[in-house]
Order: sequence, then C-alpha cells, then structure tokens
Amino acid sequence: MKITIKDIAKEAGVSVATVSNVLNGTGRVSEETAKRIRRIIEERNYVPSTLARGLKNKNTQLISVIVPYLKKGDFEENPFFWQLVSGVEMGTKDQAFNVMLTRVDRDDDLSFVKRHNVDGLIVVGINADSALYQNILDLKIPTVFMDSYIEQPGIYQVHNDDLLGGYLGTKHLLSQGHDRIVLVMGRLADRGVEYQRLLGYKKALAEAGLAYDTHLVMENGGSMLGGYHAAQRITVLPEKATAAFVLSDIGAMGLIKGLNEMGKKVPEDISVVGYDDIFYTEYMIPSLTTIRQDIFKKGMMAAGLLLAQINGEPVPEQSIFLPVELKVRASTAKRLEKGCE
Amino acid sequence: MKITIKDIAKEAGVSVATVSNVLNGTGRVSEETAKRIRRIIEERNYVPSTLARGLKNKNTQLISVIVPYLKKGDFEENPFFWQLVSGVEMGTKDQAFNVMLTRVDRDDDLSFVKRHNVDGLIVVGINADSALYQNILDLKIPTVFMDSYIEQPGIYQVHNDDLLGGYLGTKHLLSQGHDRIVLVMGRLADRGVEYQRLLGYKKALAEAGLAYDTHLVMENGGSMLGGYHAAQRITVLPEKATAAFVLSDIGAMGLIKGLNEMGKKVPEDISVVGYDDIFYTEYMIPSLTTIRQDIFKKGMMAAGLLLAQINGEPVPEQSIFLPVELKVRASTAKRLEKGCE
DNA sequence: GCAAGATGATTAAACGATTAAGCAAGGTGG
DNA sequence: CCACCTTGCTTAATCGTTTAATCATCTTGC
Repeated sequence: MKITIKDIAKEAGVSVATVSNVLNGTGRVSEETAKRIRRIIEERNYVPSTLARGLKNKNTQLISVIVPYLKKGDFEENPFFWQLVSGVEMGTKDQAFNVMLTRVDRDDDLSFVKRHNVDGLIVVGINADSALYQNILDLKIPTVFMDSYIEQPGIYQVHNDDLLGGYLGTKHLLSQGHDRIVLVMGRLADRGVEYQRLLGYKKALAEAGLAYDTHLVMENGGSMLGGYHAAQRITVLPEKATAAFVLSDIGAMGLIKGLNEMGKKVPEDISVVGYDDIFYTEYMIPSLTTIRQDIFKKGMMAAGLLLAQINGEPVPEQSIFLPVELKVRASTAKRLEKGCE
Repeated sequence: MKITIKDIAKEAGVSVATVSNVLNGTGRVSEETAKRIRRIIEERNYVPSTLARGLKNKNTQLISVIVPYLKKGDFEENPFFWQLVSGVEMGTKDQAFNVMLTRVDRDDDLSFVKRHNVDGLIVVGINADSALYQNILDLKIPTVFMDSYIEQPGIYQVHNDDLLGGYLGTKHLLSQGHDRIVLVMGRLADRGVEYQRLLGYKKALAEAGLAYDTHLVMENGGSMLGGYHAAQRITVLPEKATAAFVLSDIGAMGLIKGLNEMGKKVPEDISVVGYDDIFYTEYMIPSLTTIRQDIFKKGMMAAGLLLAQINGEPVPEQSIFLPVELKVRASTAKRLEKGCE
C-alpha cells in the first residue's frame, strides 16, 4: 500500500499542511520540524503523487510526443524518429518531466491529451493543412511543432534550415560537375520541410544557370522501398542523369540498393546525396554523403522550448532554426566524362 | 477551462453520481436519462480526467516502457528499440492505455513510477543481476520483462527463442562449409539473450563435431562501432576464419564496413550473419543474412501480457517464447576452396 | 389497503495532495 | 501593560471523480 502524505504527517506528529509546506518550500515551517519531516520522507521513501498534485494544480509533469503513422497501422521505420524522441526524453530528464509517446493517425482522436491532462505537446511532421493540425491547436495547450513550417503567427516551432540543406546538397553535386540531378522526395507539396529543400535545390540550380526540369523530380521516394523503386525510374530517363539527391537517408539507401541491382555503381555511375544523417550513414557501403541535422539535439531543443513555455518562462524565439551541414562521404564523386550523355 | 463532470451534471439536471454511473455503466440509470447525459457528453466533448479517476481507483491507464541507456547520457542507436516501442504502443492502443517512454541508467531512480502511479512496466534488456532489476521488482507493480531470461519464478517474460537463433545462424554457416566461425557479441556473460545465443552456437558446433574455440569469440561487438573494430581482430587471427556470426545487425553492419575497408569482400572472403532483422537488413549491400525476430510483434505481445495482468485477467503463460527464423540473404556464401588456410 | 421489493435517483465520503485562512504563543514598541 | 506583529503551526476547502449508503417513488402481491 502506497505511503502518502498523511503517513508522513502522522509519523512526524504534524498536520499534512506542514508536510506539504516543507515539500514545496512555501509557508513557514521551523527548521527543526522541516528537518524531521525531511528525514522521515527520506526514510519512508515517500514520493508525492502527481495525480493528486495535478488535480489541484492543473499540471502533471507529463508531455506527449505525437508522431504520425506512415500508413494506417503501419509503423514508421525511419530511425529519425527514435533519435528525435530520445532527444526529447533527454531534454525533459533534468526537469522531472516525463514523456508520453503517442503515434497518431490522421483521423485519430486526441482525447488522451485531455484525459491525462498532458502539460504540453511536441508534434512531429504534421502538415499545417491537415485536420489533425487544427485538432491539436484546438486543445489550446503549450505545443511545439517540429519540421512543420507553419506560417501562422504565435506557433512555437523547431526546424533545421531545410532550404540551406537543399541548397548545400545540390551545390555539392553541381560542384562535382553534375548538371542533371534527380531530386527524390516523398511528396511534392507547396509547404513543409520537403518544399523548403526543394526551394534550396532550385536556388542552387538557378545560381548555376541551370533550368529546373520537372522530369528530374520524383515523388514517393521518401521510404526505403520508395527510394528503391526510384532507381528504375532514374535509369529510364530520356536524358541520362548522373546524380540524385534523395531527401531522406532511408530513401537514399533504397535508391543505392536499387541502382546496385541494376548494375549501376555508386558513385562511379551515379552520385547519391541523402538527407538527415541518421546514425548509420557512415557505415553504409558506400558511406553516404548527406545533409546532417542534429536530430537528437533538435529533440532536446524542442523539449526545452516546450518546458519553458509550460513553466511560464519568457520565451523570445518562437521559431528556432538549427543549422545543417554537408557531410561529404563516399557516395558522391566527380562526374566522369565517360558517364555523360 | 476544462469541462468537468459537474458541468455535465448541471446541464443534464442530475447529480454527478448519475453522470458517473452512465459513464461507468454501473448503478441504475433510466435509459431516458442515460441517453440525455450521453448526448450532452458528446456535445460538450467531455472526457473524464484520468487524474481524478486514478486518485480514487488507483489506476492511471499509463504504462511505462523502460529502456536502458547504452552509456551514461549516450543514446542507444539500435533501431531495435524503436520497433519494440512502436509495437508496445500499438498493443496498448485499443485498450485506451498510453505509453510513457523512459530511458534509465543503471543507477537512475525509478521514482517516476510512483509519482505518476504508472499501472505497469515493460522492461527491456535488464540483467537479472543488476541493482536496477531489484529496484524494479521492489516497486511491486505488474511488470513484463523482455529479453531478460530471468530464472526467478513468477516473473512475466517475453523473448524469442534465442538458443535456436544462435543454433540456426551457426548451422547455416556450417552448412556452407565454414568451420571456423567467429562469434561477435556484446558481452560474454552466463545469462541473458547473448548467452542463449552462445549456447546455440556451441550446440551447432558440437553437433558438427567441432571444438568450441574461445579465440573465435569476440566481445564488445554489439554496437556498430564495436562490430567495426572486430574486423581488425578477425583478420589478425592466427588461424584464418571464413565466417562471422554477429549477435546484432548493427554490429554486423559495422563488421562488414570494417572488413570492406580492409579489402575483405563479403561474402566472397568472409560470410557474415547478423541477428535481429532490423528494418533495413534487406537494403544493405550485400543484403544481410540474419536471424529474424519479429520485434514489433514482440512489443505487442508484451503489451498484451502486461495489460492482461493489470486488468486482472487470468494469464496462464508467464514466459512467452516467440519463434525466430533464418533469413538467408547475400552476406553468406559457400566457403571457397581458395579461401581456406 | 399496506408491507415489501424494484427502480432511479441523490448525498456524502473518499482518494492525496495544495493553499488560503485562522489561531495560539511569544516578542516588541509606545 | 496592552495592542500588535511574528512565527509556526492547524483547519478546512478544493481539485474531479467513484461508490457505498440512503432515500423517495412506484409496483406488486396478498
């Protein structure tokens, strides 16, 4: 049977109010009494219940990370999320907050937020035009969006500089002499992370005086399987391409696998750049040139931003942009003359 | 301001007890009143607070998954955990339970369990001889251990048949003509998953009439970096080995990378078998022969077992063993005559 | 026509904390 | 010496829900 504040009070010969006061450092309690109570708390290994506390105070020291399902009932394989969630968990650790992990589908209900009186939300990769987005806003609790590029004011957000990422990846390939660069992405949209990266891609092309060719942009390549299928599409292109920029590392992995099976060598025949720098890119064969974002750190930052909001601390920045970095590895190489046209 | 049971009661013109009764289906409420109350609940979008409910009932519809840190402050990169946690989350979904994710270090305190009145625990990969294990047992709440091979009776556990896995992997290599098979593992112990797999390895060797050679067993190869370093150790072996069985896929990936850098071809020069069948093994180059365990399903089973316990349902099996399966892919091949001695 | 049982509701205590308000005892100033 | 302030505690209400106990009506059987 769990030990409560009453037990402590009884043993110390004081009222529960006094115990509560030493617990919260409020009110006037003599040092002598306080010491005695603290000793008993220690001895009895008493931990106040957040349930009872939360009922009174309207806070639960619980935040929830909301991660979308890829497809109904299908789980998102991208290790990206694991790193992110690990970061969030890390970011809450020293503040005695705990993390609830919730995977939601587009039309899932969010009643768990009310039910559990969750203090705040970290939402990953939700499009601003989805019904889910509105449902989340309607909850009216502290929320941080990650990788959402929401334009509405007053929204707390954390992202990386995705436009720069798209630019750097493309620039790198251009600098190696590639001028027909396939862009493999998940879904072509007019917003969101992939859109930003697309803008970066276009910017780099424009700077190099190259035209933006929609034939080179391939959708449904965000997953490993999607990237794999993109390999075929690349090889049947009317005009040969010598490089591909895949907007996710897992997609890049799939693509390289597919190219391999079709007898194309990476990077000799075709260079590939990924995106994210998930944990194993260095160990791929060939190791993957990619745009690094510090995913773990991003999770920690989001947690920090959320907790500050919850604790009512002044939070100046409403939108945090973290840097990205080009990691050049073995999957990209100078365009060989033999390879062209 | 959150809407409470009182608001519903007032609007329906009844007492809160009546509302509570229709909420819980207990007590006698006329169909007419019940219908009216349900309508109002629907309209007002009322969700009862688990906080208040839990305070009275001693349950919170919250379970916690406890995942160990690899090192202090360092996050465990293995996507294994993500699949597992996803499985657990999936397994709780239809029962309105939520999942708290907690990464704990050996000496971390578990007070969050008491604080949040967590209903149950799913614990991954904790050794039975650790202090953490005792601390968890001392909490005296429903718990399911995964991959722990605890011999104490009365403990609920879920694992795969790791001995069989070790056996199948080794047998496969033997059947391809390899007779010096390196075993790369995390830590040599006398218990736990790796020990079981080691037993399987030994069993297969014994059946083939081969001696168990401790020089072939390499520790600290559980991580990607560990596997990478094992490559060197393998190549300097006094008597050449033509195959390696790595007890984790990420270790195998590291090993293959290492071998590659040392000019050794997989599988031509050396065959490699992994363990787990994490999501990308098929996309590795070469694709990885491995022992498949259905990690997602394991998570779901663990959740099911835990919830049954929490709900007081009769749970006959205290230890669930899930099958494993050998997935033969491209990282293993027949031993070439040129390769021996 | 009346006791007894059903039916459908209400009242009130309880869960484990917090916190405003109250109160007793000792100290201080005029 | 008395009013008043401190100090250190207690009392009691409250948070949102459940549930045992109670109660008022209405049926029903005899």
